[in-house]
Amino acid sequence: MADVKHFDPDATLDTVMRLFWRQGVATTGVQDVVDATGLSRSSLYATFGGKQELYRAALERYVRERSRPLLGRLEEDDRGLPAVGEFFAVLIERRCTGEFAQWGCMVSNAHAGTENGNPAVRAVLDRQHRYLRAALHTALVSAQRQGQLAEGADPDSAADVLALLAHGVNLRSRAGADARELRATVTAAIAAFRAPERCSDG
Amino acid sequence: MADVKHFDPDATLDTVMRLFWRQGVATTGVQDVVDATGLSRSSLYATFGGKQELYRAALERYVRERSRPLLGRLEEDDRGLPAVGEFFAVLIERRCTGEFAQWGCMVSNAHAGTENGNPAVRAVLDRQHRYLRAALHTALVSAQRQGQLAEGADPDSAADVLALLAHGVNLRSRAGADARELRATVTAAIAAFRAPERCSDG
DNA sequence: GCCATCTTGGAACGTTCGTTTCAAGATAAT
DNA sequence: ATTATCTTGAAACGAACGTTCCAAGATGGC
Repeated sequence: MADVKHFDPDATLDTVMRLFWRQGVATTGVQDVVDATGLSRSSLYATFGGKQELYRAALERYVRERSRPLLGRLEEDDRGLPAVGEFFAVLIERRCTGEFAQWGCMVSNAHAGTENGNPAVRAVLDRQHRYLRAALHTALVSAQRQGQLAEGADPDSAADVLALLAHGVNLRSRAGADARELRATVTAAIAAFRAPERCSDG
Repeated sequence: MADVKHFDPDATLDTVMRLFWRQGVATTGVQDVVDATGLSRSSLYATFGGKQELYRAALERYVRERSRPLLGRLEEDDRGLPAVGEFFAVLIERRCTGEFAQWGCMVSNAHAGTENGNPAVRAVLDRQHRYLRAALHTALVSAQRQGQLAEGADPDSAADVLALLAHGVNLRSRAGADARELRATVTAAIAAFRAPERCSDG
């Protein structure tokens, strides 16, 4: 009956996601998208709608493909504080080295731009922040159950603190912050919630 | 000999600063600046140069007029942890209520945009981050001297942690985060570095 | 009052913006 | 093979972009 698309929308959306992630939505033109994907404007608009909807789709793909898997690993790692430590270690590695070095986090970046004025976008940001807190909370409850947490520390507050800290890591990494400094900082933050060592022969 | 400017460059720069602070540089056109200041393009370009230089001047004004005074107060407050607590309390108040509610921090915002690609801008960001850490460090050394800090905590690491936390507060506040939640979070963060209470009769 | 000098308003520059339109091309069911 | 339907490339849209230019206006030293 009808023609089918001559391209893979999923692969295209991945390309677009990287474009918006690195450059931001305001400084990325539709022409940039055309150049990067090799598609025509017609196909782009027919498939995704306008630029704003394209950005939203790209942001949601970022959350689904980049953020959630990392948080899922954290949630399912029941070692307690070591799980939190590894989460931040992987985060910093990704933010500071390799293909995505100094790109920051697409979600954190969206907080600072005007794109957060869009209710649909802000909803994604809020949802993702809640999920980040929840994953940290799960790991911290694990930590508490294993006696790793200091007496005064409660998993709820600690999760809130570490969630904000993650945003800080994302921001500073985009401006080229040193990975070792960031690692030392998050290590200190985690240590602040750690129970004092028991005597090994106690 | 010659004509003088028919406007106050300083007041103008303040208006421009607010424009870039709220909307970001990428989504603010020269026409917006013209409308907000009431100046003509000629005067604008003759006084400040192009848009990029205007942004840099506005950013530097923000740092000088908005950030530094707050950090200066922190540096000179020698009460220790209460000084840190008040710093964050004022920060959150400014970020969440009044004229500048949900504007975030112009410096934090600049981290996430493409403006941080400009070396001059990035230098401002790095310098400001160092100053933020230094001010927190000073207050934390005060705290340690007064025995407010936990045994394991050192002022250097704690300052790094709280500096990143401040970025997190700035980001989340721009997306409309609840002030009480933010207050509770920073309170918990500060508490994590606090020494356990001594018995009052000890 | 004159004049050199700077400022100002406004028009205009060419470019890029996001979006729309449409004829030509491709597809799959008949 | 025909046909209805969707996709695609390319051109074009008006609006907005950052920047430049210049005549007209304003200023202060002489």
